[in-house]
Amino acid sequence: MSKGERTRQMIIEQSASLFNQKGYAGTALDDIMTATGLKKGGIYNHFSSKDDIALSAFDYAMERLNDFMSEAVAGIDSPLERLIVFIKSFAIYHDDEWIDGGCPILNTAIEQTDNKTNPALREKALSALKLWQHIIQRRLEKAISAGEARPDTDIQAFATLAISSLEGAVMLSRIYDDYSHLERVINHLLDVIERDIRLT
Amino acid sequence: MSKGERTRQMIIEQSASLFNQKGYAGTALDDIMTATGLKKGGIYNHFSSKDDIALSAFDYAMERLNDFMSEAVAGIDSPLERLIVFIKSFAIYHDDEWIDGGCPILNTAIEQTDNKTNPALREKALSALKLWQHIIQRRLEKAISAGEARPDTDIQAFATLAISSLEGAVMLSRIYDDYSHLERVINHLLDVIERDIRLT
DNA sequence: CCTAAAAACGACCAGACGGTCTGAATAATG
DNA sequence: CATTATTCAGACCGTCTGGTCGTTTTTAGG
Repeated sequence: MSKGERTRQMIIEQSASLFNQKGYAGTALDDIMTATGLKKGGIYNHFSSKDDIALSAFDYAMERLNDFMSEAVAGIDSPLERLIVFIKSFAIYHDDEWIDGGCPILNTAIEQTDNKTNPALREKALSALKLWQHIIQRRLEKAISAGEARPDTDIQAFATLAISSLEGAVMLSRIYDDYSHLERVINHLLDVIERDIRLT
Repeated sequence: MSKGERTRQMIIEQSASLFNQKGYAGTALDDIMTATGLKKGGIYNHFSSKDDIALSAFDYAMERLNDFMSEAVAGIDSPLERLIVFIKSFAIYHDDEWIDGGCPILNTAIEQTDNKTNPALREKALSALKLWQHIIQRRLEKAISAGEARPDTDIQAFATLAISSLEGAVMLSRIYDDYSHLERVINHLLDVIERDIRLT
């Protein structure tokens, strides 16, 4: 990795943290300059605009999140078990807080619901949510095929419930500064799986 | 209501909508000027700062939300029924969208998790969430006392689940522009009440 | 209709904003 | 070690930011 590539990566990492804590509108180039120790020239040598940085930073955050989730379920064969670990990982992930400011998807989605400000970022957040919905649904489908889950499981409903409640719980936990909210929601989701979904 | 009071109220209403759509940092005084048709002098005659406007706007949004919820449960005696209507009201409330941009509590909480930017707003969002938690828990307690709900109901867990999933679902519904997400979550919560909470 | 008070205007301010660009420092290459 | 390409500094720009204030307009009461 060349010098330039390393600085670029460093800018992305620092910016990702800043954007996630203070939001896109709330983060000034000055903040990024301070965090990176670079001046404007140094930053704009790697990016064309603040937008450009934000987009790359979001991609980086997603990549990192996906890596974390993939690692968590690595080596697990059972689809239902993979789903369970996926849900549980939420707590660990936000406890680890390698990135401050809660879930980047939620934060971005909320700030960019007004599609006029930054449509590209909004689109990215939407794609990320769709991906998750897709992952959960696919695992449930596989679980049904494998005979682990009830065939009449309402796949869409569970995916929506899981994402909604997990994201909402992250918000609650962060503003309360009390992660028991997230734990309670995770426990409920696991209960739902055991009671309504798992085929025994 | 005097002219001044009417203008002040108008500023609050317009600003509440703007802040909820574009966020605190994302809304400029210029936006408020355009929306109200006033110039700076006219606005600053009623408020001392942008912060001041935001605080009043949030209070207004909460007042309006609480009024809506109170009206929805008016005349209902059964505590459990009140809880059910409260949850159902979420869908109607966000369908009505008298205010654009989703739930003001969620939006504010997310933007102000970084407690350095605007602690007062953050505090207001936290209080609003605590109030909701309190309302749900109190209704469950009363339902238990009235013999409508199981005495072993985990009150805290349900309150957390309800707020988390409802807020999360509002976010999902808005970014997807598809309110079936919110409906699915509401249905799930009603299911939980019927299956795990109601005493038959 | 007159007048005092309230309300609104709009010019003005200092500083912060995102972004550009030239020249210097540094790194990679032969 | 010399040359060239990359990387970065930092001054600079126009615009937008939240906020002030003296002046004018509008309102309301007698």
